Amino acid sequence: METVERLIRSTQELLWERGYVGTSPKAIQAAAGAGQGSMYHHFSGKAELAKVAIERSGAEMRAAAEEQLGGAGTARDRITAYLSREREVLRGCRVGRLTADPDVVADPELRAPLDETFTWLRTRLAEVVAEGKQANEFPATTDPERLAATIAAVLQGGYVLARAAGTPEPFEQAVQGLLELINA
Amino acid sequence: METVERLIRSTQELLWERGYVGTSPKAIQAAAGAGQGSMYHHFSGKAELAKVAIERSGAEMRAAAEEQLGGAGTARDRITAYLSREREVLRGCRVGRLTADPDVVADPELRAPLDETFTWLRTRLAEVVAEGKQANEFPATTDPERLAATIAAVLQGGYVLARAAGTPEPFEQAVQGLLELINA
DNA sequence: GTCTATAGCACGATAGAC
DNA sequence: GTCTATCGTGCTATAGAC
Repeated sequence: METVERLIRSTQELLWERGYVGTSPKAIQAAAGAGQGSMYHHFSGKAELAKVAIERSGAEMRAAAEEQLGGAGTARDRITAYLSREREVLRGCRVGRLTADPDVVADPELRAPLDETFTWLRTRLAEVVAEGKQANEFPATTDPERLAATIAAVLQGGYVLARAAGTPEPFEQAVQGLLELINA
Repeated sequence: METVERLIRSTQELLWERGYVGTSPKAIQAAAGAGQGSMYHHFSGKAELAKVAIERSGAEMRAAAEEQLGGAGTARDRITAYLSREREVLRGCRVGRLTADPDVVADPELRAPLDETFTWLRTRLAEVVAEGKQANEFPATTDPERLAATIAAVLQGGYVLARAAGTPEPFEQAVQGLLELINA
């Protein structure tokens, strides 16, 4: 694999684990097996490399969601499949995690990929809910955008509860609780 | 106010804003108006001060939740009041925020107050749901612990979505979506 | 109980050789 | 395109005077 690719992937991993403030260029270089000069030859610095890595992680997250949301079955089936998909719960969400980082949220260049990813997710979920509403799978009173936000929030909040508890259990409970509300 | 108290409160504020990794003893001292020697006289270091500050924030969060959950009205009223309470959405949750910090999650001393706070919250919410179930406010099929986890997750995830978007709107939507599911 | 001085190290970045 | 050397700064913590 080329150096640039190794740098980007190492940055993705480190941002996931340690966040932006907690990730140093030195650590990135060590993980990528690249030298100081090499990194600064390909990227202007930590911020630019982080931007590319976050965009990549956002794209991967969207693709993973589309696997269930754009799959076969009813709207409810697809949402259930999306909620039930296996996840590395205790690692948390590679994109959502970065919203805790003040330097990411403060920099429009770094926040943009977060915004794009979650806006896409909420929009896509709302589309599926709207389809299900049309097919009478959901009550006529259902507001697709609100329910979409609720679904996305349960996953993101589930990660928070699980990491606080040190076990995936609260995540699973939160998802099950939502499924019971939706499929009631 | 005494120096110790100013140190603790300043640490609470900085942990909320910048997290554990992003908060330096120097910044704490500046915010508290205390010198280097003063801080190290009262606390063994950053970790001990953070532990005290996180415990304090957890206690405050529990007290704030109990204001609605232990208030007047039906179980549903109290849960609705808790979900609808005003929050500084774009600041996020002072406790939940710290689950993103690897150094906090990795240190049992620092993770303990997170675990205690969210375990208390989920337990307390489950109690209220169970009450409501007894009073036929919730279906007999409702699992109180699961619904409690879902409620807590919607709030924590709502913060994530809002910070990614740069506006409180997704938080409000997620909460409204949950209220519509519960009060359907 | 609070001060200043200093330690030893990592940070993010640049320079210039090869 | 990658290397090593170096810059100036800030980190967490300790020492010892007052």
